[in-house]
Amino acid sequence: MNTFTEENYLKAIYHLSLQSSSVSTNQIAASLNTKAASVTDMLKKLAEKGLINYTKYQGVTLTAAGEKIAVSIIRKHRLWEYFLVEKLNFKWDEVHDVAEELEHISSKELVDRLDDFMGHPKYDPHGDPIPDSNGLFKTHELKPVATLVINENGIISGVRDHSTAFLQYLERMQLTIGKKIKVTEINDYDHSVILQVEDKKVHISREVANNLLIAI
Amino acid sequence: MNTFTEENYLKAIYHLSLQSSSVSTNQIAASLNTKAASVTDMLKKLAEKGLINYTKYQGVTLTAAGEKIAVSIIRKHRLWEYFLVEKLNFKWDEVHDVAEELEHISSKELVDRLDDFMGHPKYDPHGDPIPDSNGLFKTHELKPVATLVINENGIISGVRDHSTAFLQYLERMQLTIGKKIKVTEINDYDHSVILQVEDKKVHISREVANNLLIAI
DNA sequence: TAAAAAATTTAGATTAGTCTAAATATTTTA
DNA sequence: TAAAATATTTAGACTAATCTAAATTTTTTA
Repeated sequence: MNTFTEENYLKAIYHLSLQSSSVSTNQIAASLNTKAASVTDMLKKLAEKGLINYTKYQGVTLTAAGEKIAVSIIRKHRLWEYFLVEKLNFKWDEVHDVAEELEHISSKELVDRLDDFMGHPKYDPHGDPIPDSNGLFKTHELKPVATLVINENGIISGVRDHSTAFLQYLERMQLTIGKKIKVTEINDYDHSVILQVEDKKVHISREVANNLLIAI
Repeated sequence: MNTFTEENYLKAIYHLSLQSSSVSTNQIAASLNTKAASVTDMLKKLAEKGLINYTKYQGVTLTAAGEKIAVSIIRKHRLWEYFLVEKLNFKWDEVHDVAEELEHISSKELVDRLDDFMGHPKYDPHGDPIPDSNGLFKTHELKPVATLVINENGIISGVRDHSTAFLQYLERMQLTIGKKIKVTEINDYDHSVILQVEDKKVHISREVANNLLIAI
């Protein structure tokens, strides 16, 4: 078994790997709010355990074993988030911190039964895919609302920014997962966008349009 | 916030306090599978934090603050056990270890919503009372089956031994919480007891009769 | 392409929790 | 009630994870 800290490092490396193939010490330090020196120490330990490929000064990648652990933690995180929202009536902006704790509960039996209990959901409350008990999942293809042209429509299916502030903003604007939207106007000057959402018009900034994702 | 370890010490002290008013270093060491020297170190720390009353060589008691924490952990433990059995179909002998992990999830909001979700159960799968969100609970009065005389009956409402082995044995014998039993015979020689349970007779040893509890 | 800047690693400490072995206090018992 | 037995604490050490400051390597840039 691995410690919570090791699991958090693996998860951070996994997420960072989705952006750039190799992950740097400083990137990890920033994402975990810790210092580069601490990261170096942990990287040695994880390399020792065969969970990452690490060469001094050259950044890291996960090994198959490391990736498997990372994915299992992400599975737990997203399943718990789904549970919190669907069964316990938490809001989508309230679940992250609790799921950060729950994801470290070790019992695989527990997660698999929880998955059964909820009917094997495919996506979490933020639209992120939930790996199955074998670690398999399909990333559905998404693109920012900002890439749409006038009169194009789509279904809100994910967010690029998972911050509480952004989620609360979307909630307030009724821009939530599953909603059908249509671009009715794009402002040439500031690239802000006006959307038709159900029977309302919603005006969003370019920044919001970049962080709000629709299914392709 | 307190560490998992501190929480485990407080919980252990709480449980031991139910037997004897003051709890000794060795009792704690035994119950946590650790060494007396380690316990002494932790007792100093907990006393420092105002969670226990500790005088060298004199044993410890919980302060009101310490007891409050202990009870909140027990609440979480028992609610999770109930959830695991009632919602996820775990057996009553399978839930302890998972609940030992889940009880340290800190969110009070989570526990209270879980409690709502399950309809505020009063007892966990082993018949132990679940404290409410204010830490209040009533210990229902219980006595061992061994105290019954011939023709007395009662309802199985708890166990004194929570070990997997004992729980599995009871399960196999269909001696589970809520079952109505009647003593039909007591063996003078070994004090073993024959019970009428529904339409079956079950023969149990004195030891089992001592660890199986019925409501008074 | 050599100096400057940035990134990374190493060295040496610190804190939490644990341990063993030795010292001390309390309790038992003869 | 004094010796023996038992319980508890102290001293000193270890591991995991972290930090700061200094040293080293890599990258950038002029």
